[in-house]
Formats: sequence, structure tokens, C-alpha cells
Amino acid sequence: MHLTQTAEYALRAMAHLSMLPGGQGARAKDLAEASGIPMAYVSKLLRKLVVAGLLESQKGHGGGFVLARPPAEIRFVDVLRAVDYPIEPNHCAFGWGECNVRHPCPLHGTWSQLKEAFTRWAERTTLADIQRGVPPRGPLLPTR
Amino acid sequence: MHLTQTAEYALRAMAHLSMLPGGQGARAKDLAEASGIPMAYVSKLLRKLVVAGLLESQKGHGGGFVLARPPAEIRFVDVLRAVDYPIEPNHCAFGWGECNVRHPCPLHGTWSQLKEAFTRWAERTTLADIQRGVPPRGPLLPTR
DNA sequence: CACTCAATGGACTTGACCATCCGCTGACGT
DNA sequence: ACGTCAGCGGATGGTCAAGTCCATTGAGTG
Repeated sequence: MHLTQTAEYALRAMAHLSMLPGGQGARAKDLAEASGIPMAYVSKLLRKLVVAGLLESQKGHGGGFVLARPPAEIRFVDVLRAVDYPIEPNHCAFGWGECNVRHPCPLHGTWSQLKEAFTRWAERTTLADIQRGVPPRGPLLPTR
Repeated sequence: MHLTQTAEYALRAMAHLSMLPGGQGARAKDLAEASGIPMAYVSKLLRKLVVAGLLESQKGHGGGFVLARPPAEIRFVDVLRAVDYPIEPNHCAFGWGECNVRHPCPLHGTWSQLKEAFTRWAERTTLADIQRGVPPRGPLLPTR
């Protein structure tokens, strides 16, 4: 299971921003150094987050990037969508065009189990959860 | 959340094989047509599964591929590893070299929640689960 | 106004993954 | 033996994400 490098970068950058005291902002260069993302690349990334309305940017002296909303209102799924991370809840791993509860492919059951776990995770987790550390929500999978 | 195309193909091919009645085998060509995977590509894939010991192959007339073990003994994680799908349980999304419960990065909590969901899914699900349809194991994520 | 800073945008390079092609090898049937 | 069938292996090409470079624009400072 993996996100794309870009998606991971996006979460990482947003995490760094959300951890700055007092809703502060930061320059792309600082974020790059702090997060280990190549400067030129994080720059493009941040732009996408601005376009998506998750960040606000300021040019020139004293410029940089700031969260556009409080951390609690920025879900991971918002960040992922902002960088075009593909979230296809209806994708069928078995290759069927039509695949749902009515017409389930052989993989449907176990596959949607995994997809839903991811979807819920992305929709429930916000930047505020990062600030708090581990959100105590219990195990993601049943303990058998 | 996504697997690579190759990983998905591998699961798909194995799923098809495990659904043949009476532990039958199939030719690469048949699997390709049935599963919608390009023939030349599934061929390479199946080879990897043979090398990994999950399949057995037979050349020439009447040849093809068969499961090397009963479906219940082939876990998804085995299939994924066979096609070199990267499973890095210790990978830190925040970019830290050292990241564990002792030295948790800000993302550690929520991130490992997701990783563990995937890992358990891959380790628990076997080809036998496919045959049975949906394994009733309850939700992957807590219901809030 | 002149200078510097930092985001913006475009063009470009690289490399991994996906996919195809073709000749070779081993197994079976006649 | 010979021919066919089907897996095996290497070489090759296409595509897209990942990463780099550079010129431009807008904003603040002296």
C-alpha cells in the first residue's frame, strides 16, 4: 500500500505547516529544508495546494505559505485531492467494468474492505490530529 | 490508496487460477483473455509467481500454470512480494530516518494506523477468501 | 526608484513501470 | 524423428510521475 511520492510530500508539507506555532506561515525554502522535499518540487506542490484553496500564498519579502483554514478543517482527503491523487472508490481490481454489491466480482469483498479502510482514514484524519499526535480511535482492522 | 498495476494484475491472475474447479490449471493465454491482462505481460508476471514458489508451470502441449499450494495457504502478501511490490512497514511518511513508537514523528500515529490496516489485510487475506466471496470480518476502521 | 526576496510558470531531463516483440527451450502427440 | 504447442528470456519502446532549471512576476525595503 502506498501513496505516490507527491501525495506523501503534500501531507508532509501540510503537517509541517500545521505544526508552526500560532498559525504562522513559512517559505517554500524552509519547508523544503525541514521536510526533506526538494525545493523546486515542493514549490510546485504548494502551488497546487494554494489552487485547491488549502493554502494562501504571499509573494516577495516576508512571503510564504499559510494554512487557509484551521487545521481541524483540513482533511487528508482534501490534501490528496489537491495534488490529484487518484481516489477511485469504484475501481474494480478484478477488471470488471461493472462491479458493486449487486454484481460483485470475486475480489469485491476483500478489496472494498481495504478501499473503505483507506477512504475512511483519509476522510476522518485532519491536520489537527497531527498536532495532537496519535488519534486514539482503536484498531483499523478487526483483531480476528 | 493503490497498488501498482502489476500488483493488481498478479492478484487478479491468482484469483482466476484459484477459481478454477478442482485445482485445475490454465494457460497464460487463457488467463490473459479471462482477466484482461495483456498476454505478453501476464506471461512475465506468472513467471515471477513461479519463481516465488506460488505457482508451478508446465511447458509445451497441455502445459500451463497451477497453484503450487492450496488457496488457503496463499496469502495476498505472498503474491505482492512475489511481484516485488514494496512493503515497507517502517517507512516514515514524515521523512524521518528513525521513526517508531519511541521516536514518533508527528504523522506516526495516524500513518501507522493506515499501514497496519493494509499489512493486516495483506497478511490475513488468502486466495481461499476469494472463493468464499466476502470474508465477514467486520469493519477495517472503527466506526468513530 | 532601485534592489532584493520569494512565489509563479514553462520547458526540460530522468527513471521506473508498463507493455510488446521475437527467438529459444522443453514437452507432448503423431 | 518431426511438428506443434506453450512457457522462458532478452531486448526494445512508450508513458507518466518525479525532479531540475531558469526566466518572470509581484511584493516589500532602503
